[in-house]
Amino acid sequence: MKELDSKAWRAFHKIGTSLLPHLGRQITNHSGISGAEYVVLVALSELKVPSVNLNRLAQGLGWEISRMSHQISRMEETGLVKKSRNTEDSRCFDVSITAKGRKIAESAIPLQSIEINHCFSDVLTHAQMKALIEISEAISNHMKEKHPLKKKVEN
Amino acid sequence: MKELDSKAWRAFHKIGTSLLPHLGRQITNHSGISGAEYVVLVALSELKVPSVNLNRLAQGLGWEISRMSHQISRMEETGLVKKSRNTEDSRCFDVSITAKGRKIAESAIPLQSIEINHCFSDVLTHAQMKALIEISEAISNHMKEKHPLKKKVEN
DNA sequence: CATTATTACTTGACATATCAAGTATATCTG
DNA sequence: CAGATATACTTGATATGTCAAGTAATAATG
Repeated sequence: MKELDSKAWRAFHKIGTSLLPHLGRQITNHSGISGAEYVVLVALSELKVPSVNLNRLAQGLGWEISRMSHQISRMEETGLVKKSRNTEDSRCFDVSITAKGRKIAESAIPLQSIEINHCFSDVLTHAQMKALIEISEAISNHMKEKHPLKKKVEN
Repeated sequence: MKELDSKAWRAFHKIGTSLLPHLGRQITNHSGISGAEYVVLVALSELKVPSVNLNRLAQGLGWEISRMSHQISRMEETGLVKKSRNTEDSRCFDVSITAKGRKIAESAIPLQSIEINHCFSDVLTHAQMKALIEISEAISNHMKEKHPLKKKVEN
């Protein structure tokens, strides 16, 4: 059913280009950091180890490494994160959150949860949220397999 | 269930920041236009009337008007769209697709459908696609009601 | 009908994202 | 172990998005 695909795509696209920016703006309003900074800080604050390498961090968020590199540079300048060369492999950088970054993240996360709740659990049923998670995972897996960001050799 | 919200959000966010850009790149590869240009051309090509005003076009796609203004300016320069002042209300601009724009859209749409199919119908069940449409609509409606782009007077 | 809002859009500065090319280190291969 | 290749990241140019302020036309109000 072509019709359905196209509708699914449009529906998804529309929320992707309206909800995501909206939530980004909320973060800026309540915590003074951008949506991108928020996402990075949350990822870093949840690490079980003190730091991740840049590449892994990028992959974890589905970002291009160049984007992450720029982002981390800016965040290092504003003191939200710290970057240091890996001792074992000196091509790699270990990225970690600073005390300042953690403090901001910790105050931003609960505020942002409220916003997310308004846009998700206030609006979707329990079953719909579960369905969304499954859908997202299916798409994510497909993306990882078929269209990974790391350029493959085109044989 | 906090846990579920957060998972739903992350899942959604992740595909929003990986799938959307991926599909944009595909468009550029197969048709030489950006994802944004594609979306605008599709919207214009589907009009039942010859033109829309800029504001409506922006609202239809959930874009800020300033973004649409910039986008349309660029697309007018490259000859994909045409802009003309509305005769009844000369603050308004009527935007329409050019022959060149339509030609590009018409060749791009089927190619892009194939990509969309790979990312949606190849991966999701019929029921999941229906669920996604419902979820998207629920969120879209909520956004329209509670967080419209047009700035409201505060209080 | 003059004044004040409001609407529709533009503009320019700035932030961010993307792409292609570059650098440095590590690894592989003969 | 020298040269080629791959990896991890950086850099800078360009494209795009966002925000705040501006302009011009219409509508609303006293």
